[in-house]
Amino acid sequence: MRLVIARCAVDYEGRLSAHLPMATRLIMVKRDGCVAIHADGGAYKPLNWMNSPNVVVEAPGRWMVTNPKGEQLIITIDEVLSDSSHELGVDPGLQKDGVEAHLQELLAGACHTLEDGMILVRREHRTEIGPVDLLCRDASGRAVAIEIKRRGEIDGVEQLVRYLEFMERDPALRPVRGMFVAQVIKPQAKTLAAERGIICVEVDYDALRGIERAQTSLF
Amino acid sequence: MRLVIARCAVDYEGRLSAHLPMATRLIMVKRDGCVAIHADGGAYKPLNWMNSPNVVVEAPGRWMVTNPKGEQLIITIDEVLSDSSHELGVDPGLQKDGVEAHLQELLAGACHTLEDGMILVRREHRTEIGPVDLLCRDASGRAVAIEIKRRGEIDGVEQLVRYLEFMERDPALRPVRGMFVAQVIKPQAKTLAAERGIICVEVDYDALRGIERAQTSLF
DNA sequence: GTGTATATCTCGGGG
DNA sequence: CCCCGAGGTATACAC
Repeated sequence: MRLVIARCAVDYEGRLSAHLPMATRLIMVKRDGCVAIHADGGAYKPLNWMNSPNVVVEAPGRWMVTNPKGEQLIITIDEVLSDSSHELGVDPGLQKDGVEAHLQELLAGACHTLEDGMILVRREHRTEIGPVDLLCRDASGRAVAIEIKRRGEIDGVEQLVRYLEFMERDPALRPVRGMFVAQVIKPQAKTLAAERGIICVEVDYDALRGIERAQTSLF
Repeated sequence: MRLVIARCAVDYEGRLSAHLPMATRLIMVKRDGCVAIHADGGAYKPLNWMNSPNVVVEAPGRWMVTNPKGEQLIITIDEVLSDSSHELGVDPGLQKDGVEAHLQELLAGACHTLEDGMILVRREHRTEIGPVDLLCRDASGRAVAIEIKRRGEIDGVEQLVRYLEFMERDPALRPVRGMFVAQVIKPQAKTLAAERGIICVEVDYDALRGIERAQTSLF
């Protein structure tokens, strides 16, 4: 990784046009070629950047970064205050826990906790308009479309409504019930769900992990 | 701005749990206190971070960063390879051009290009639920609500559907047609739009700018 | 402050 | 490769 502190002006031409007047900034160049220009504030987002794949052409006082889509980043350098390179090696990467994917995984293996007698048909059931998280059958054999969110907000309910609308056309599924599952569901979302006949279920992530652990330990 | 190259492990506990095993990385600390841990690849997004406002407590071999929401970032440092600080000053900031606002401006002045005989009534027409980008009348005098996006995706169609629902209640407007305009419209969005009786129009930004230039040069 | 709409979103997965 | 959905989305702006 190369770190350059320099007085520079930057122009980006691509999906939009953006211009940075001359000032002192950090220019970060990573091994994959991506370039980011950082100011001394404003969260982690750089002021300007160009992701890889790209080509960096470095002339005195002027860097030109271009990518295959024809986007261009031009850095005009007035003065270099510091220029250092560091060997970082390959990063082992981030381990995440607690995201929606894991919640879906847990619920796929324990959908009876959502409702007595519920049985999983498949995950990521495809409709014309996108994939439903879980397709199940309830105790009476009726199809249930389940949308899972970490946080239950109104757009999640709208998403499920769309899926239901298209699934209702499938004679093999019709009639389809809807179920909206999240760790926390906002009042707004509950109201809309109730209006659309969709059942809301709030689940406890840690409790579900407990169930998983208990089930695993049986074998 | 402080730049530290160090062998470190990082743990984040907050909206999720995330762990970074020990490896060599860049730790960037900006003047507003925000901390970002970068690997030598992977676009501009850091592996882990904590935005301001936060509090950084630095002990030997262990940094603890906490924010008012109770989220916590713990950096365990094995070895510091480089540690430098730089005075950058306040950044004059980024100037942007070419976003959705400009597209709306161009189309407001050339809505006949969307459909023959279309006339602008007003921009940002207020409904109970938010402003519609353009309100027009078609050749037959019927009201047309137009939603403009740079990229036409499904939530843009949903947005327009909501507006139409409320506009239909206004006797002075009813019945209202819907038109969804973007440079590119995704298949999913087209499907939903068709379902809702909304017309999709894809427009060429550069061609529109050409029309604007031609019109301007007449005066 | 809360909610809404945008973003050069970024990032990952699946066809 | 594009399409699609999630994100510790972040960020700006309206109310």
